[in-house]
Amino acid sequence: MATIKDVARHAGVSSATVSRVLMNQGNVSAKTAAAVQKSIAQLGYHPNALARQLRRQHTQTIYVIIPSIDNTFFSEVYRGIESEALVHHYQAFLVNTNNDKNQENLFLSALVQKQTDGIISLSAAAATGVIERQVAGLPMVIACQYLEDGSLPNVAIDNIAAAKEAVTHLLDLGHRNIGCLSGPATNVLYRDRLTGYLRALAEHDIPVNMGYVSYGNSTLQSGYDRGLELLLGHPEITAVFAAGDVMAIGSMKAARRLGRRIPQDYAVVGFDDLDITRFCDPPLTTIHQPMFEIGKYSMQTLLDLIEGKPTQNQRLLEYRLIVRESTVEHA
Amino acid sequence: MATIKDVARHAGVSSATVSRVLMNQGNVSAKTAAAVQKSIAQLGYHPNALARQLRRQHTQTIYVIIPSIDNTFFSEVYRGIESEALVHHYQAFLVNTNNDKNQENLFLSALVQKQTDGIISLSAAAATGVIERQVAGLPMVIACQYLEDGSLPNVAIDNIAAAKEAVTHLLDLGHRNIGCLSGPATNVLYRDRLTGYLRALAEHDIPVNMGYVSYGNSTLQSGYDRGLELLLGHPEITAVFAAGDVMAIGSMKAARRLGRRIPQDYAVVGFDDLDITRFCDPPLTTIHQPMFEIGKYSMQTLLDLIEGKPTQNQRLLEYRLIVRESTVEHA
DNA sequence: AACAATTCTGATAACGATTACATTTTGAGT
DNA sequence: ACTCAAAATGTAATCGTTATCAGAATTGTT
Repeated sequence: MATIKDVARHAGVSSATVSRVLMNQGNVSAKTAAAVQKSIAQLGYHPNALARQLRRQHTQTIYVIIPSIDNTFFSEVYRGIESEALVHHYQAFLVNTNNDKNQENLFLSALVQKQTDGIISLSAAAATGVIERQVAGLPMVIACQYLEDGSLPNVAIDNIAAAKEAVTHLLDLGHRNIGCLSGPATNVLYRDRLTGYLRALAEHDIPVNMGYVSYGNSTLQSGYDRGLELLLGHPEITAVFAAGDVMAIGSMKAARRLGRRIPQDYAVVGFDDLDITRFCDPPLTTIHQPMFEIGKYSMQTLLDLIEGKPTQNQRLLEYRLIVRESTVEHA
Repeated sequence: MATIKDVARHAGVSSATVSRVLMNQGNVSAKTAAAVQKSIAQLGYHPNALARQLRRQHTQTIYVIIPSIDNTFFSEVYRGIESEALVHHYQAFLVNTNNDKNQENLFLSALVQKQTDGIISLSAAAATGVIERQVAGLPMVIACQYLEDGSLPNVAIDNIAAAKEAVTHLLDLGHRNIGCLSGPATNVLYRDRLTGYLRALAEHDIPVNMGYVSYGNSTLQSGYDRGLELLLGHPEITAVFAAGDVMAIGSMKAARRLGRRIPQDYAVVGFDDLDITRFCDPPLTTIHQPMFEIGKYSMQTLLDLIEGKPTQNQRLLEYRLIVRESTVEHA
C-alpha cells in the first residue's frame, strides 16, 4: 500500500504538503494541489486511518452496542442512529453481544482501546459494565433503556405509561383475566412494562394474580412456550399483554394450537410495532415506538456529549397505541 | 488516558518492558511483571489499539458488510461469522449498507483506510465495488452470493438446485399454475432462484408464462404488493414460489385479503427458513439454508486467506426442503 | 528596486505503541 | 572469586499521519 511519503516523492513535494491537500485546509497553490491529486490517483493512495486517528486523537467513529442482532426492533433504531451519524460525517459500527455478558465485556474493553469517539448502547446491562470498569469519560448514551442511577443520558419512551395504556385498552374491552408475557426481570425495560400492567389493573380495582405473569426471553419460541403454559395453567385468561411483539407472535401460535380463536377467544396486544405485526394473522394491536427517532436523537445526544455541549439527561419520545385486529370486545 | 509511558514511569521500568508484559512473550522476571501489572491496574491503563495496530501492521479485526440489517437471515449468518471469529481472537464488526450503493462506496473506502485484516461481504454488489476500485489485495470473501467472474472465494448453497427442488415440490403436489415472487434481477441470488424455477417447469414440460413472475425487493410490503398483483392479474394461479421467506409472508397476507385459504386455495413455499416461518399461520414450507454454517465457513475461508493458505474458491453447503403446512396437494 | 505582507512549502516533532539490537544483570559451574 | 551463557532490561527506530514552526517564494506598494 502506498503511503503519504510515496505520494510526496512521486509528486516531488514534501509529505506535509500532501497532508495539506488531503485535509484540504487551503494554503497550497492550485498547481501543486493538482499535481498531488494526480499522484494520489495514480498510486491509488488511501490515507491510513490508524495513523491519522492516532495523530488527530479522534476517530470520527462511534460504536453501537446491540444486545441481539436478530431483533428487528434494534435494527430500526440502528438505522436512525446511522442516518444521523452520516450527516455529521461520523461512521457507525455495530457490535452484537448476543445478550452475553462475556461478549459484552470483551467488546467494551476492545472499544475503549479502539479510541472510539463515543458509544450508544441499546442495553443498560452493557452500560453498567462500562461504569463498573471505570471507563467512564468515554461519551456514551443509552437508547431504549436507562440506568436506574441516572448516570448516563438516555432516550426512550415512557414504558410504564405505554404498557399501562396497552393493558387499559384490554380492560376497556371488558377483559378481566389478563395475562402478561414479560421479559427477563433483570431488564429495566420489562420491569417497567410489568409495572404498567400492574398499575392498569390497580386502577380498575382488579386483584393481581401473579400466576398470570410469565417471564420469557424475547424470542418467538419463548413466547410460544410461556404462552402455552399460561393458557394451560389458567384457562380463564381471555387476553394477554406481551411486553414485546416477538413474544406476542410466539404466543399467538400457542393460542391457535389450543384451538383458541384470536381475537374472539383470546385477545393479544404486543409492544414495539415491528413491521411484521402488520402481516400477522390477525394483524397485531401493539404499542408503536418511534424506533428511528429514538436512534436519531440518541445520536444527536451523543454528538452533544462529544462536543462538550450540555445535554438533556433523559429524553422521552412519544409512543402510541395502534389498534389492529388482534383485540376485540370481550364476549 | 494513561499511556504506556505512564505505566513505565509508575512501575520504574522502561516502556519496552511494559510492552513485553502486555504481549506476555516471556523474558521478563516474575517480580517486575507483577509490579507492572500492579501499575497497569492502578492507573486503569488500556493499550491504545490504534498505536498498536499501526505498529504491528495488522488489526485482528474483520468487517462484515450487510446489505440490510433488518433481515434476520443476515443476522444469523453474522452470528456464525462472529462465533468463528471469536475462537480465533478476531473481532468482527458490522456495517450496514441499507442496499444503498452510495453507502457501500463510502464504507468500502473507509474500510480500506481502517486497515482491517479482512472483509466478508454478504452482498456481491458491494464486492464488485471493491474490485473496481482496485482495492483488491485486501482479503475478502463473499457469503451467500458470489461474483460471476469467480474472482473472490465464496460460500453459499446451490440456489438453482434449491429453487428447483422447491418448485418441483409444488409440481409434485399437482400444481400447474405456479407464480414466482422474485427479488431484484440485478442480484445473482434471485437470478439463480428464478433459473431454478424455470428449470423445474421445463423438466415437467410446463410452458413458461413470464407474467407469472414478479420482482419485489425482499420486504414484507413488496411481498404483499407483488403477491396481490399476481393473484389479481392471474387468478388461475394456485401456488407461488417466493424467493425469500420475507416476501412469502407478505404474499400470504395478500392471499388472505383476497379470501384465498392457505394452503387449500393457494400453496406457498418460501426460501431461507427464517425462525418466523415456524410461527406463521400456517407454518411455511421453505428451503432451509444453513445460515450459521455459511457464516462460520466464510470466516474460516477468510482466515485462510489472511494467513496466505490455499483456499477453496467456491464452497457449496447443504440445503434442504422443509415441508410444513403452507403447501398441500392441489385440489 | 526595495520592502513588507502574504502565501506556500519543508523539516521535524509528536501521537502511543512494538521490536531489533545493545547492554546490563543474574546465576550456574568451576 | 571468575567466567560465560542466558535472562532481563533499556535505547531508539519505526509504523503513517498531522501540526507547529520557520524559511522560501510570491505578490503588491511605493
